[in-house]
Amino acid sequence: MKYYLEIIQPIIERSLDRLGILYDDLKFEIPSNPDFGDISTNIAFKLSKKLKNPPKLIAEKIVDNLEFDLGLIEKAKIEGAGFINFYLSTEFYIQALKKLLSKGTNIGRFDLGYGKRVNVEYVSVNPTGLLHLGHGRNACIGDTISNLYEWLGYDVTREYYFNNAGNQMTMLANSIYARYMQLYFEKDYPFPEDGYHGEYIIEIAKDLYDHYADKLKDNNDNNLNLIKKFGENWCFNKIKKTLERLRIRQDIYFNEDSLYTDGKIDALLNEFKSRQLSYEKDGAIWLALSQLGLENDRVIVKSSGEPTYRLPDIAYHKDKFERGYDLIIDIFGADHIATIPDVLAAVSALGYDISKVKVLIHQFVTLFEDGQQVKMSKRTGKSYTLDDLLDEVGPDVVRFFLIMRSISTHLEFDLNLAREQSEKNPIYYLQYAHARICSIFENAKSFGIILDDDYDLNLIGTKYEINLIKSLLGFEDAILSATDKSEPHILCDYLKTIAQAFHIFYHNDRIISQNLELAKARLKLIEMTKYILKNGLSILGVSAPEKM
RNA sequence: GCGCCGGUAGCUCAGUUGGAUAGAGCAUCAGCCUUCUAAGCUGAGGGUCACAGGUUCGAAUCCUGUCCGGCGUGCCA
Repeated sequence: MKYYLEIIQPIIERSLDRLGILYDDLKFEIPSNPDFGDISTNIAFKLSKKLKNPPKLIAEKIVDNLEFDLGLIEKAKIEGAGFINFYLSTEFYIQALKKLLSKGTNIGRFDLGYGKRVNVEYVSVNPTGLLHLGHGRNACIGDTISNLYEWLGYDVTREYYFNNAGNQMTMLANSIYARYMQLYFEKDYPFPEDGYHGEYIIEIAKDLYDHYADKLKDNNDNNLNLIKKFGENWCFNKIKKTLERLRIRQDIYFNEDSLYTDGKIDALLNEFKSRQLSYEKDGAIWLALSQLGLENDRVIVKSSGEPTYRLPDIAYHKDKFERGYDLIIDIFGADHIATIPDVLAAVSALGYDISKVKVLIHQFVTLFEDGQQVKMSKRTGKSYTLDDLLDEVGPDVVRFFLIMRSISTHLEFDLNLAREQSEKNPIYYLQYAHARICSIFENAKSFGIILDDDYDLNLIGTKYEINLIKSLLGFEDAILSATDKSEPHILCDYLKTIAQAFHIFYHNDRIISQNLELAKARLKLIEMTKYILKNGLSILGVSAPEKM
């Protein structure tokens, strides 16, 4: 858009100034229908009420006062009830392509972060099980958001928050112990009622036996603690391996327990108390959220003396603020939504600027196979894990599928489509465009065409070439918009349009031909296309193969 | 009950700071390989944008109400 705006906006503004018209919401858009020109403004509609004139009349006045360079703009025309549509010349697009080319392989990189620090927290699965598709969605969204901020020039910290204490870990230990007993000593040993039924527990029990044989047979605290630690490590190793396969590596693994050992929980409790934000009732400590505009007060320390999850959540966010981040992004699944207002209200009451916190909630993933829903729960036993999926379709397909829908929509994962190694699978459309371009460069080399600084872009001008340039010009907007709206799928959609523009151009205009000068100009065009595809895919964490 | 997210083509989904004839992929039907990768290209059919009101030059988009689906609403995390 900026390539258009830097040309068009001043022209309209000058005309309005000359007419003495005051305006405040001058906006432009690229019409979806190319018959309505290359760029358009609805300013005449906006001014209609204020000036008490029909839009068409205002548009006519504005157009009469336009002064522009006929080299870049062919014409300005009033269409519809008062849209002002600009039709741009080939020259405009060649100039714009030159600007893109000057950025080279850095296309899509920005300098907007000025070293500002962003913390993105994602995955954050407790080490009690394996990752399933919902976690995968969280992971891919978090990683892509992190990539986007990195490309904008921010200093990004990728963080994983976990809790390796409490009931759930005890239950993990008990579950493993029960399987261990059942497998090797006592077939009918009772399995805990709320235990983890997943098949992986059996695997852990087997590994446990390999390490300790019958040494852990006695049901005592010592042994169960050992089993707990063993189970935690086992799960964490698996989780990290799965993430690695997804090309995800996080910088900080933040253990909730450290908040206790570092005294941060106690300090927070004292702070609440001294600010009179907490009180005791029924033997528990309550946080007075109703004083902060929320509906209900909540317990932060149970009468048993144990904290509820809210307390460490608040302490954790406070800690992130104290580490000095300019932006704190949390990626949560829809099931976490309830705690967010509490945490934000509490942190805000402690004096932190919660406009620095961005909470992204993504909806769930359902897995479909042959039109049937596949269960993924770790409680019910049989489950389809993220690892299973990676085994079947590989990281590119997984990452793309989990990112290609808006985060606020329910994601239906079609296993049959993902398995499809054909044109039906949308990811191949993008990768194929990239591979095709690489192959053309190989051919150019064998034809002895050397791509140096001696080329003439003025040879470009077919409608397919222009159309491709138009899509190329949208790359930076797509990145900015995806980041701004926290919607990585915008980038997926964009890359599809650019791959399409390329495929159509490829089909209609031959690149390598007898006309060497033309070939060189076209190679420059597809070189830019290649950089954009590659950079775009790289932000999505998807590979850009040179051959397919 | 209340809160959040969603309801758009047969299916999966874009499009919501209000714009012109509501788009894509898949599926269906019909075409294009002696020339740079056919994992590609071209064309056709397919819609009461859940429903009902309202706001205005103009509504899939904003407001109100209703219906349907998911998630949440703990001294669980």
